Amino acid sequence: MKRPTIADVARRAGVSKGAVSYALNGQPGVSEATRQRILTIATEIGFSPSSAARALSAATAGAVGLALCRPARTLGVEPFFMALISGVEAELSARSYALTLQVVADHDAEIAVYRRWWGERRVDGVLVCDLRSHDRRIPALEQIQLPAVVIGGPGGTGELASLWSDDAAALTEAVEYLVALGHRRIARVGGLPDLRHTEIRTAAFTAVCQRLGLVDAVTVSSDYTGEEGGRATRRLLSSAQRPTAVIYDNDVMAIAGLSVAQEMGLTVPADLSIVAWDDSPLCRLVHPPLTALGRDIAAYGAHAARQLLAVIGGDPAGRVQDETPHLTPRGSTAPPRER
Amino acid sequence: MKRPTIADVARRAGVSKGAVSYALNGQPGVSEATRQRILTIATEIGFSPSSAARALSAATAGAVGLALCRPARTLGVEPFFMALISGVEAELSARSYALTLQVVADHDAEIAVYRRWWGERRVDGVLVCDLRSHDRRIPALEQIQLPAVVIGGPGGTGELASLWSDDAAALTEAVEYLVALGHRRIARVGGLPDLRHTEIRTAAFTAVCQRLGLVDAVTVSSDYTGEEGGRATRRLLSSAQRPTAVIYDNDVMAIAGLSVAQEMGLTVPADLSIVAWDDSPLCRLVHPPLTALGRDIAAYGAHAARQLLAVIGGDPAGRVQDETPHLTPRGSTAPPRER
DNA sequence: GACGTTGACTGAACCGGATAAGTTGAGCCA
DNA sequence: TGGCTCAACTTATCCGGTTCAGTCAACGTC
Repeated sequence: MKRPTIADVARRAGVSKGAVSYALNGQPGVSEATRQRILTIATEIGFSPSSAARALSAATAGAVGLALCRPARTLGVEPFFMALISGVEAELSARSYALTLQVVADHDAEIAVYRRWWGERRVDGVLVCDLRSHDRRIPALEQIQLPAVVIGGPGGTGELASLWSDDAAALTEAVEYLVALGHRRIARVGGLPDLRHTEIRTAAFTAVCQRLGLVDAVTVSSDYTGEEGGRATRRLLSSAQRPTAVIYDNDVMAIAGLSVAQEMGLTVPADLSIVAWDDSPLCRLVHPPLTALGRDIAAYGAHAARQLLAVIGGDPAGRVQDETPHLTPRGSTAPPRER
Repeated sequence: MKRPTIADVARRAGVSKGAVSYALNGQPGVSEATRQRILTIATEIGFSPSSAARALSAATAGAVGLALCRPARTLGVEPFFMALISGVEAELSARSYALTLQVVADHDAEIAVYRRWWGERRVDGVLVCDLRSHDRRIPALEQIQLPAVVIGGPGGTGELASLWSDDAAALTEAVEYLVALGHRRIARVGGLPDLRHTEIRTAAFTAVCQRLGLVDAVTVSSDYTGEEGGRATRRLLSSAQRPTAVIYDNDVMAIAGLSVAQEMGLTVPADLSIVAWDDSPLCRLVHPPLTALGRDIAAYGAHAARQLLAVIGGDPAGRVQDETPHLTPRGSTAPPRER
């Protein structure tokens, strides 16, 4: 089946290609009657303009890129990315932009992809995830001048636009809540230590624990996988002065931690309180349901997409703050049992 | 920063655009010496051909589309899609194809997206997920003649290429295993009933139970969410003749089922054996770890991508069978306790 | 030495849109 | 009635590749 082109529409309408182009793009230069006639014909024969031809002459790709740099194994398990993607996508498709996805092995590969996308004019801009402490991608993107929005921060995003949420405030709220319940020995199982937001959360945890006089406050580094989260929990719960509450940097590790606790004969929340980060449906899946620090991740993605389209449109790169994650108390937190 | 075009390379090399094109694409028509010189210059100035220009003249987009038609809420939670995507992506990027993703609300919207992609020449082909019983997308795709590979079946895929796995055999294996352990009352919590593979599994379940003389075998329909999976489990376990084993159509429902069982005071696996479908890391997260019917989903995705590229390349549409899911026994299954 | 052959390359057309620049014809006014 | 303006188009050019039809020099051949 032959795909209709603008010339087909023009022929049927008895006008030139130019007139059709003006009509379809709402430009002046055609009478209202002709415009309507052209629009009708276009719909009739199912014409949609070739994205390639349009990209070639308009010098815009009509697409946005997202490179995911995590091993497939953690990528799949965390609901975070899929939620983010669906939010991004909702915003983009509402504005007729496509989303181009690529999974990369490391930052070098990711930078190479950005360079290629830029050279091929395949995307008009990119969303950058999982900001690291001294992230090589930032100067690279600045150098190739590819419009970008960094999802992460604050700080470390150079001259690029960024969208961040106040993880420090959220973590502080969680610790204060646990202390209010009576907890004094609180531990934290953190995510990958070189991620910027892990750094921020760790600093906030240390600060609030110091302020509240919690001396045993300890952060154990992990990698977001259930295996590591479980191992870290086992180590924490085996120590002489075991914590009465643990905060996990994601939902998957929190669930693994819950299982380890139950396996070791501890009752949650009586013997151990658990707080998860990233309030996904997984948290409501287990028994007891997990108290969690959550936010609307799809909205976060949509917000980032909106911001990126603005940057592509020529707006100055801003550092925008998204909603702060909030605590949803559920069955996994309670005052510690007297000992 | 100005992006280099083929004309820039040509000027530097002192040849025509045509010569550069021949050199870069490995076509005859240039001497080996000139080819090398051109290649060197191209790398030097960081030239990559504009995907739009190439698409326009070669009439190929260099991209493959994937439309996801599930509510964001189940999309995120199930590890299945992300694993599938990363497998697809690995195969595609190895062959320099891009993946274009779109989240759609329903099949009408999905068909509209296919039409648009086709009209815009934005993709060279598509992967179709979540095959339904009488799937409107199949005739629609046949009509617009967009190269496609349907992930699902067997059956119901019309003239389109498809990739399927023998879910019936896998389910039969699971039931036989449970019966061998001594179970006689086995229930199943199925996924969305109008999905083709749910239908296939339900038929297989009924057949094997009948063959083995299990009279109480019952399938409860669900929707893959933890909420529904938990509710279904609660109903099953509250019945007078409660089952001693339950097979779940995905990992998320199985975990929810496990929690419900524990909440109701039942011990897994002594009082209740649990088998999950889709062996993701989630299954090893909980305690006891779940016995699961699993397979390499990323490999499945890669296989589908490979097949789609072949179809795009002009190969006849075939119906290819992928690996059959296999049972991995873990702590959630055991002989039923004597009562 | 006239003639075909071949390799190495050039020039120009083409893909399907966007758009600047030119061309009508109608309407208005002096 | 000639000159002017403006709306409503058409024509031509461009975007950056691919590709087909030439061109031309070098070579071999009878």
